[in-house]
Amino acid sequence: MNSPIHSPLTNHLIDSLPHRDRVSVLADCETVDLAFGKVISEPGDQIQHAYFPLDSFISLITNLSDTERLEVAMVGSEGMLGIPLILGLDESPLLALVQGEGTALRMPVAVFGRHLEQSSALQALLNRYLYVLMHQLTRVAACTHFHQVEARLARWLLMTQDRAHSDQLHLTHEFLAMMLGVRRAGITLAAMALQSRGLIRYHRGDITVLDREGLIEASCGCYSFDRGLYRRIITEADVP
Amino acid sequence: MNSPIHSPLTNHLIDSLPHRDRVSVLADCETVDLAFGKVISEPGDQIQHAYFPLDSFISLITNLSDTERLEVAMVGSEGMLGIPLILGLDESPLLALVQGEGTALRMPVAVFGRHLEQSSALQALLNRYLYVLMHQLTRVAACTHFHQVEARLARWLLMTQDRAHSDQLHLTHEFLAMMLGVRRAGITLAAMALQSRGLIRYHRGDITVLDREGLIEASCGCYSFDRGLYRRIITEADVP
DNA sequence: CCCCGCCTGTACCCTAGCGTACCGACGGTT
DNA sequence: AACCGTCGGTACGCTAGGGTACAGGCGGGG
Repeated sequence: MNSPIHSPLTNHLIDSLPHRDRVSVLADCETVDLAFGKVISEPGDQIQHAYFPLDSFISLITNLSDTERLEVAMVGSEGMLGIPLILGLDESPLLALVQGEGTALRMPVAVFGRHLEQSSALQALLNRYLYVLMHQLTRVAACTHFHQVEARLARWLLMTQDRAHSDQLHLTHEFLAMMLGVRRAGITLAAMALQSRGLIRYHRGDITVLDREGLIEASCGCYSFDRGLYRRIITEADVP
Repeated sequence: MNSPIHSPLTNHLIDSLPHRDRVSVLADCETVDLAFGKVISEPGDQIQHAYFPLDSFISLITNLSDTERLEVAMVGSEGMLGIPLILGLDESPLLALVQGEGTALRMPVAVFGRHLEQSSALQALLNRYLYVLMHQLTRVAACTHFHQVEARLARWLLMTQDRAHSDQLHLTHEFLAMMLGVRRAGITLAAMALQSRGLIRYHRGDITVLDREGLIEASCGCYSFDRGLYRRIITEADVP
């Protein structure tokens, strides 16, 4: 059913570590399956594990009230879940919801803390990741405010496609509406517009990305911004 | 002209350090005057100093385009400017604009880095501050999206009042419009609504807060949320 | 004392998106 | 084969806020 573009089953952060540190980290990770819809943590929860998604991915969602929800970040194989741990805190500020089922590596908080102390490479890398996330958060605030639903939807689909490592996604309009903080009917219109332009095809919760380049054009610049930022700060980093 | 509520001329972060560390940090700080409107750094700039505002305060602004600007954070005596430095990076992601003139302590990047290495208390404290900021950023994204201009304006005035240590503020509608990412005319309406309820008084750029409690009620919960978060994570922290 | 520039009030039409609701259609289950 | 729950298309009135433009008033500088 899935048509993986490339699903290397690695986590890019861990993969970027120097050999010695990577081996050490991997030795203390366990692999877990994350089922779609699973809530890994809720606001205020004590964080139990640091997660490094492989082919799963996770949405981070603010929940001001029942009607005021907004996805503010997405974590896939390019990232890590459990940012506060990098800062020495173990309180989850956001709702972490598994949005793409699959596997992830994880590590208990205490073990993670030890690795963080012992590996300056890990620390430097995660600091950089944190910087990227912060910068992206500021961008999300502005993007959500200024850009239209159709462009935001396009952006969101692209982000999801990257993390799903597939051009087939399973997403109802209802779900998308929650992520973007808009009406379900608003998604329907935006999705129809994208479909009529031949950029996507969808049918009862199955969305297929047909024209990636076109989607990028239909999206606001924020998608490209995010990617560029990640590449510049993480991928091209000369981590010692 | 100013009617300071209490302007202790200290920075709360530095003030929270253990005696030994505080003395050490203060010894390496210089005091500078920040003039209203001064741009301390622009996106992409290399950061030169870490700033700890005393009675000045600074707006952090995203600048997607000429028409798409939004203030995403505010730094006064409760905080620090130069977050990336905490993460070992020296790139400024945002426009830092002096919004309330006054004084600040500052320290060159290299010196700051040394202190950060040497003082685990400083590191822990700034990590906590960073956590607060991140959490607030997620809140800003949702608040900006869901809440109305009037409530957001009320929130913004309260935040400014706190950092100005005064109930008299100097702000044109034009400026407020830029901060909140809305039309100038939108601010005029919202401000008139607040004034007609007796919460503020304003006249050609001079805004006086008359009823703080009332303003809090008129604002969205986000103001109280921010304060509570700061208190919980920073003020009540048992930093070693 | 006058002028001019800045700040604000206001007005007009326009659009995006909200809230809500209803209905049809698809498809898995029994 | 019938059923029913899920998903998506559509519609209607409504509101917040955008874009723009103009006019009036305050107040500092000449």
